[in-house]
Amino acid sequence: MSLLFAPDKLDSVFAALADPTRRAILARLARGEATITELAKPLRVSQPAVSQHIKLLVGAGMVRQRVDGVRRPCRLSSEGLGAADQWLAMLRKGLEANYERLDALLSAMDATEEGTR
Amino acid sequence: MSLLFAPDKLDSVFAALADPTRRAILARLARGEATITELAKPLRVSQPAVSQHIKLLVGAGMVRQRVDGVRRPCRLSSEGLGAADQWLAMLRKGLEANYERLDALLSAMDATEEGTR
DNA sequence: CAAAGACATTAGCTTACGCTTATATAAGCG
DNA sequence: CGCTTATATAAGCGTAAGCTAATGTCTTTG
Repeated sequence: MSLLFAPDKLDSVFAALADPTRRAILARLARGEATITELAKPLRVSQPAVSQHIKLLVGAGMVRQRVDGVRRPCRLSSEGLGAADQWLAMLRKGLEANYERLDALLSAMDATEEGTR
Repeated sequence: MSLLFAPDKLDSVFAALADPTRRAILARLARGEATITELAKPLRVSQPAVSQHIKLLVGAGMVRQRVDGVRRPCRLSSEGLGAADQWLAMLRKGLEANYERLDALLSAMDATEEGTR
């Protein structure tokens, strides 16, 4: 059973980030625009593999491509990153709230101890 | 060919985040500790599935489990989140740098235009 | 001690992923 | 117009993901 439409965008963003080759591509693009061939050169995977990765990254909103003659220079896009950041912020908030709850619990236990002393 | 040892920790963190069921689990845990059974109840997947997801999340450093009799209450862990945050911060930095480079380029073009006017 | 409850583990299945090779398309160049 | 370069697309393959059903292992409880 697979979602036929609108597979949550977060799926594609995090899935895109889960692959080391794609992270290498993104890290390279963080240093500036690059074409498919330029990206493929240091990567030890074939050019078609890079094309496929880029297609996926574009779909996830993490990369944009423009047309320059025969080349398709790629650059980072903030869209996917923003989605990831936002969701992770929610997690972080929960994490902090859990710490607060723990503090509250410990305080309550101290209070009880005080009472039973 | 698969990495035999030390599959980059980021792989496991982002892969963990890529699955909607696991994100649902994490979102639930953001609201506080929960046992396997409690997690499974609203999820429409079987208990073994949840156990497997939790195992993976623990492996990725996103969840911690403690032992309480027969139960294994889970809570969020900051380790995995920290790793993800750190890497994404790098990306964001690159994104901003790209904007600056773009600004610089546009300025240079303006200057050239000035010169050729 | 027996029964029930919470969880882990195993096996098997289906589907998606990542890669390569082979081939197509399309722009730039002599 | 042929030739080369840059990229896309397609087919095929091996592996891993995610799930379920079945079963095992401990605790707790009556």
